[in-house]
Amino acid sequence: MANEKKDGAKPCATNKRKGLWSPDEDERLYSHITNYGVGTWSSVSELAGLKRSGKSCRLRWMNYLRPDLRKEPISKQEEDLIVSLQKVLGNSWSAIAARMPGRTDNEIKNYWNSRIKKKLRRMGADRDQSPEMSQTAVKSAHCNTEDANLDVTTSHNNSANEKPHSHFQSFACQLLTDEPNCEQAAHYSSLSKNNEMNLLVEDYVEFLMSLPDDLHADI
DNA sequence: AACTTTCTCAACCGCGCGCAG
DNA sequence: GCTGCGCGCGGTTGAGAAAGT
Repeated sequence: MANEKKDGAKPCATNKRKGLWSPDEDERLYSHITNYGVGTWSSVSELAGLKRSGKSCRLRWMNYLRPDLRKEPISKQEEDLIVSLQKVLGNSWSAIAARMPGRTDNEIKNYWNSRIKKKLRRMGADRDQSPEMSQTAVKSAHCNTEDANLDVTTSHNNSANEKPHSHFQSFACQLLTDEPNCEQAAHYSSLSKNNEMNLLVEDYVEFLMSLPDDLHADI
């Protein structure tokens, strides 16, 4: 892919090769990991006969060679999901990627920085013409992660007796359409490593993915 | 056609965390 | 508690491609 169009790899001062990976290097790394597993990344490079750092090998495997990666472009539905998850989790790209099977943190981060961010900025600039999207831009721009004090866990527990999805529907609606509530978003972010919070997010994602495409278009 | 600007994305860098000794 | 190592993460860079003039 990238190696077909460019190959700037060169050895550096520490005798480690840097830059783009050649097809031969890919083949060596892939066959080593599929045959022997990773072990430690620092040893993979040597055992596979590569002059790369373990870090570089790990990155190449995670972002390009892993067999479970999805190669097709990010869909509109996935883009909506990224936007929603970014509001909940902030720039925790790995956490977002963990909820999007087949996508890597690097891919999502790149997509966010090159497309969505720009889109939101544009929408923000056009807020008079497009109020609903400008709110999204304002949410992203003004969130302050220091000031969160909302008890999300309690809110989640209280929703236990509600109808299935009703809590997540309101959660989604709040995230996607209501007035900005940056404190809440920040608090969600700060709790993202909490198991209960993970369940909440998983359910929300499941709900979001279940929405019909036309509704996604509206969002 | 030639040149410039913008976009895309693979890969690097530096930092922080967890763990073993 | 300190140190070194390995790993994972988010931010950033830079080369090539694509679009615009």
